[in-house]
This record gives sequence, C-alpha cells and structure tokens, in this order.
Amino acid sequence: MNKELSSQYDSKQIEDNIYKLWEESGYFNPDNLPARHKKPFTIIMPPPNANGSLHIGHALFVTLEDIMIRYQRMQGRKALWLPGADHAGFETQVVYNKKLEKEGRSFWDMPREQLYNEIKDFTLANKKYMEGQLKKLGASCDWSREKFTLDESIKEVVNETFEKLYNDGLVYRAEKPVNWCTKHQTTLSDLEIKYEERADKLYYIKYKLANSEEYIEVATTRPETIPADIAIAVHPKSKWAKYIGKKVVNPLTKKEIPVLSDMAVDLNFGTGALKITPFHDAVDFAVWQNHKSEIDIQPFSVINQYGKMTEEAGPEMAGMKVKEAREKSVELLRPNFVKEPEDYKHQVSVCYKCGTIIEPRIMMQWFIRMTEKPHAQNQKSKIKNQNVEKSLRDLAVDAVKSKKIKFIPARFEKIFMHWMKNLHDWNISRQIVWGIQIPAWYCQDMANETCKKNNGVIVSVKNPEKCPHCGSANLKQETDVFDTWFSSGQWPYATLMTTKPGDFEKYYPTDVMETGWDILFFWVARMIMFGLYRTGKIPFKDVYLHGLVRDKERQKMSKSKNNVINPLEVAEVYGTDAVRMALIVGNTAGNDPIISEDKIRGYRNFATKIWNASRFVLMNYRTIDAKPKLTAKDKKNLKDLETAKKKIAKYLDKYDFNHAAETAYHYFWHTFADKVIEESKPRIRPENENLADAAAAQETLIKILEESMKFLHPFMPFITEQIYQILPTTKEKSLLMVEEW
RNA sequence: GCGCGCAUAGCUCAGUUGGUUAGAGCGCUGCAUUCACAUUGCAGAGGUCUCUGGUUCGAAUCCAGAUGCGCGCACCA
Repeated sequence: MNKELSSQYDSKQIEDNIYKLWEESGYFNPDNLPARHKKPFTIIMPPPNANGSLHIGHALFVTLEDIMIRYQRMQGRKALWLPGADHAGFETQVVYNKKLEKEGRSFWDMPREQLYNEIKDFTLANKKYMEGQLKKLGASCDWSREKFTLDESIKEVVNETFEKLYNDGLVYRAEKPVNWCTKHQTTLSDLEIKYEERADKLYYIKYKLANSEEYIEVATTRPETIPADIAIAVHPKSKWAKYIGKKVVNPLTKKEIPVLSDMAVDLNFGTGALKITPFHDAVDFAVWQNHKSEIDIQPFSVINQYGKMTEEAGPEMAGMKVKEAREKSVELLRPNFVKEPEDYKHQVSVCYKCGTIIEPRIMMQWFIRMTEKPHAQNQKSKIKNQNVEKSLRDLAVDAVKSKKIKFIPARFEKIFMHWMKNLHDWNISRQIVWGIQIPAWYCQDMANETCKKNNGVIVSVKNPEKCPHCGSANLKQETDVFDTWFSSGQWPYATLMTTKPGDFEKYYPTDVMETGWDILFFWVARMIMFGLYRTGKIPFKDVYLHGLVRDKERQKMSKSKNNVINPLEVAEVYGTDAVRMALIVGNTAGNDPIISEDKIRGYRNFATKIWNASRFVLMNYRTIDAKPKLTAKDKKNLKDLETAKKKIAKYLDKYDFNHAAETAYHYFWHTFADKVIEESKPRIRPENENLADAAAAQETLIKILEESMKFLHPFMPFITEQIYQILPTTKEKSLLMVEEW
C-alpha cells in the first residue's frame, strides 16, 4: 500500500486535506475533545488587524501559539485557542485613507456613515481573507468561538467597562493638552507619537518692560506662537527675578503680560526665562494652571486644527502654515533679537504613522486616570468593584511584582515597570469614524441642576433616549470613538464573556499571552490593568514576547524595502511545516528572528528527510511471523528516544521552543535516520533468516517513527499527521493531533 | 536626561544555577554515491568567547570599569 509513496514530500497536495481532516474532527473546539482532556489550557490569539493580509510576523505568532496549543492538547489539556480579528481603528482608517487617495477620492468629503460602511466592508473582506491564511498556516484554533472587536457583544462589554470607569471616577472629560495630528485630524495617545531629531533654530527674543529699555531675554524655538503668549515665567533664582510681578510687552501684539515666578523653569537651559503659551505647549499649560490668579488674560490658540495660523495670530500671519508663519514671525521680531538665532537640534514629536509634527493643542477629550484610586464603591456600577483600593497602575504593578504574571524573557519585567512608573492619564477619544463610538450623550436642554453639574454628560451602555436628570429627549451622542487599545485591552475577558455560557468561568484566567514586545505597553499593560479592574483576576499567567522578524541584513521587513517575505507564498513553495521550523529554530524569546529563504529551504530539506525516512520504514514493513527479540542496541535506541522526547518536553514546558525544535530536528535526522535506520538495514531485509531479530528491528523502527511524529507534531503538524495516518500501527480514524504525547 | 539590552566560528545565533578538548544551522574543503533521500552520506578546517581589572582552586558564564552597537521611555523652551 505504501510502496507508491513518491520520493518527494509534496506539501501542496496534502496540507489542505489534513487541515480539513482536523477541522472536521471538531477537536479544535475543546468541548469536543475526548474525556482524557480535562484541565483547560487557554490562549487568546492576539487579534490581527483586519486591514491587510498576514505577513511573516503573523506567521511567527501563529507558529508559537500553535506549538503551545498542540503540545498541551497532546498532553491531555482541554486546549482552547480563541481566534479573532481587530478592527484596528486609527490604523485601519489610515490604510483606508491611503487607498482612497490612490483612487483619487477624498476621504474628508465623505459622509461619516458612508465612510464607516466602506471601511467596514473593507475590514470584513480582509478578515475573511486572513482566516483562510491562518488555516494555511495550520492554526488549530477554535473557529466556533471566533470574535471580532466590533461584534455587538464585545462592544457591550467594552461599554460596560467604560461606564464602570466613569462611575468610579476613573474616566473624565476635560480640556487638556493633547497630541494632535494635523494630517489625520485626530488626537493620539502618548504611545502613538514618536520622537524625531530635527535641526531647528533657537531664537533669543527681548521682552521689554513697559515703557522701559530693560528687557527679559527669552529663548524659544517657536516664535510663531508668540501672539498667544500670556505671560513670562522666570526661575526665582535667575537674573530676571527682579522683574517678577512686573509686566513686559509682547513683542508681536504689544499687549502687556505679567512676569511670573515658577520653579518649572530650568535655570540651566536657555535664558532662565520661559514664554507661557498654554494652548500650544503642555508645560506652559501646567504653569498657567498654577498661576491662573496672577494672569488676567485668557489663553487662546493661534494655530487651528489644520496647522494654520488663526486671526488671533495677527493680520501678517493669519492663514499661513506654521512653517511660513515662523519665517514671518522671525522677520517681524528681528528688531527684538538679542542675538542671531542658534542652530539647535532637538527631539520633536511626530505622528507615528505619517511623521507629521504633532501640534500640542488644548481640547475637550475623554481621559482615563491611570494613577489614582477609584472612588469608593459607586452605587451606580452594576459590576462590582473588586479593586477599589488600587489605581489601575498599581493593580498591574502589584500583579507583576508578586509574580502572578510572569514575563518571558524576564527582562521585560523591568521595562514594564519603568513604563508604569512614568504613566500619565490616557486620552482615549479619537476624532475618527472607524471604531466604537463612545457611549456618552450630551443633554442639550440641561434643564436641571444635576444636568448642569455633569455638564449635560450622560454615560450609558445603551442609548438612554431621555436625559435621566431632566427628562429631555434632546440628546446628542458623542461622535468620538475609543482608542482601539481601549477595546482590545479588554480582549481576554470580553471574548470569553461572550462566547459560550460558562466559558469565562472555565477558561479565564488564560494561561499564556503570546505577542510581540512592540505592543507591551499598547496592549499587554492595558490588558493586565483592565483585566484586574473588571474581573478582579489576572487575564493571563505568563506573557511570552516574541521579536520582530527581520531579513538577512537585519532590516525590518517592509514593502518599501522590497524585502517582505509573504509567509503564504513561501509556504506554497517549501511547505508550511518548513516555514514554521524556520521561524522557530534559532529564535529565542524577545529577540528579533532573522529569516531568509535559505533557512526555509533548509527545513524543507528536513521535511523531505522525514518523508523519506518514513517511506523507508513503510516500504520495508511486512508481517513477520516471529516474536521480536530486542537486542541491547534496540533497547538503547528506545532509551535514547525517550531521553530525546523528555528533553523536548522539558524545553517546551520552559517556552524554549528553539531548543525543543532543534532537539527534535537533531534527534530525528542525526540519530534516527543516520544511525538507527542505517544500522537496521541488514536486519530488516528478507535475507535476514533470524526472524525474531528482523521483527525486533522493525518494531524498534516503527516505534521510534511513531513517537517521532508525536514530538515533531507541534512544530510540523502537516507532514507528521500525514505520516501518522499511513502508519500500519495507526488505528482507524485516530488523529495524531489528539494522540497522547 | 532616565532606563533596558547586546558583543562567542566567515554569516545567523545557542551556551539554564561558574567545572574536562566552547556547540548548532548555513557557508567552506575533501571524499563517497545504482542503496529511503544529491532536497544525500562520511570526514574535516575554522574561535586569544570585545578589552581591562576583580572574586574564585577554577570565569564565555559572577562583579566593576572601558569601548563599540542596538533599543525603550522622556512636557528642557
């Protein structure tokens, strides 16, 4: 029967069939696993952004998680791998914006609803395509529990958390400095901006005292914002201290502005005097907040949301872009220069997507308090608050400190703590259309005192229809949507609370969160905080962080560099199993793996080796009418097998996939194929008249082959399942996937 | 500025609590081949483990410093 096996392993011919075999068995769903599978083992898949197709980085996470799931399933765990997809709000909107630009359509002129629906169609199409890709990669996840971040059930959980945070005083709406991207017309969180070094000029400007030639010297990189200066702050120990309490003249508007004393001014930088422009700088905003009583001018903006100068900037600059206005202001200010401007290199914040310089603005936005305790149990909260005594930050910090949550590799614990220490309140509102609209309504009548006290704000999981305070039906919903990470940060419990009844109780807390280190703060930290806040339990026990896949030259893969490896394309050529091995061997947790086609080719050769070794054993297989008499060497070989298998299990238990895979590879090729098989050749030939010996050799070979398929299965599921299916010892309808390890 | 890493064979990396001649893959050299597999086998060359000092009977491994490189965080105008 097996004699017609071809000498080459043809992955294309078998992979789809094998996946179908697994899928039809129903075993991806842990509920269907045989009775021996008892204790749950859960991994929630990091939902890929449904705005493109899977790249090699996705293949890495799929492989790592599938290895864990398959291994644990074989070990008798009730293994659940819950798949999903992320609408990826801002990122997807950026992608769609680009797409429209290419098509010559204007993103900004489209009605909100139309835009939303178009992006929705686009996202759902991508999602469907990605599901097919996950299957190609061999992902043994439970499709019956698949979730999408915009499922109604998920939105409800997310909104409930928001309402609870609001009632607990951890969500607030305020006018505060935020990061504004003038291209994308939205605010961004502190994590969504990056810093770039820019060569600018530092201008030294005289602010003269009223009716005097005396002046204070102020250094600034942004002379165009001078019309919005409402004060000058000096350090009390600076040489300008004698002017504290006096007034100076704004060199552009000629208005008189007060001189304040503030320790926030750095004595050792610039001139020891700082111009205070609250609406265009966060530090200045803070200074203004502390000196409100001393300043009679209300702060205002001179730059609008498009990065253009407003009327308040004065007739010479109004309407100009910031860059032009800077040149203009320099021209106007020249008489007030103390000296020629100096070249100055500094870090400026830019949008992490488009690189546009972030314009700090003061805007009414929604924020989450990260470092303060919630109010005492609020009656309004339907969800009990298990953790009233701690801030979101402390919940996470304590869980990590006490080792309830462990990082692999451990060094990320320090990085995590460092970030947590510097945590600020999180702006969660975005002025984009693609996302979950914030469940807040504004009463337009504000006909009673409670309304006024709350500024007309009503936070409610579902549309309240009427103002609960004054009964007005004249409500307007907030148009801003949540930062994507606000919803994905709730993913572990939001999914399990809404799949099947009992799932949350059974599968939460999950066992492992496996994801890239680049989203440690974006995602992992938020999941820990929200998980503890909302459920009182950690969302996962271990966090395994993988690196970013790079090419041979250590470059990050990107379309523009033309070094992208499409996992599906290479899997088509070399087989999925080869791609999976190439991603695992030589790759340790937290390090950026380097992947090249050569490496993948190497593991395709390994697949061929597995195929031919198996083929050899099967081709020579015959019924021998004798009781096998194992030699000492046979016994040693079987013992070596056990040793290798134990070693692999030990490595897998420690998340050391690299060594586990290498050990499996090495044992199979250089011990089994090169030695055991070679030595067995004369013994299994029909010429061997010692039937007991022939039977012993054959039994040893079959046994090792069968066991090898088991320990190779998590890494190379397709070829191993295929061979298992044709082994003479395999029982009808049994699957390697659920075999006992 | 604060913080986290890395430095081992030509290349990419392992090296788990310090303990004989420091490992793997790829690459390289030589030989073999009608045999399950040339997508192969066997053999081999190749390393002062960045430098300096310290701890120790003993250091690639622990400590301190230097040099080089990478990265994260950050409201110095």
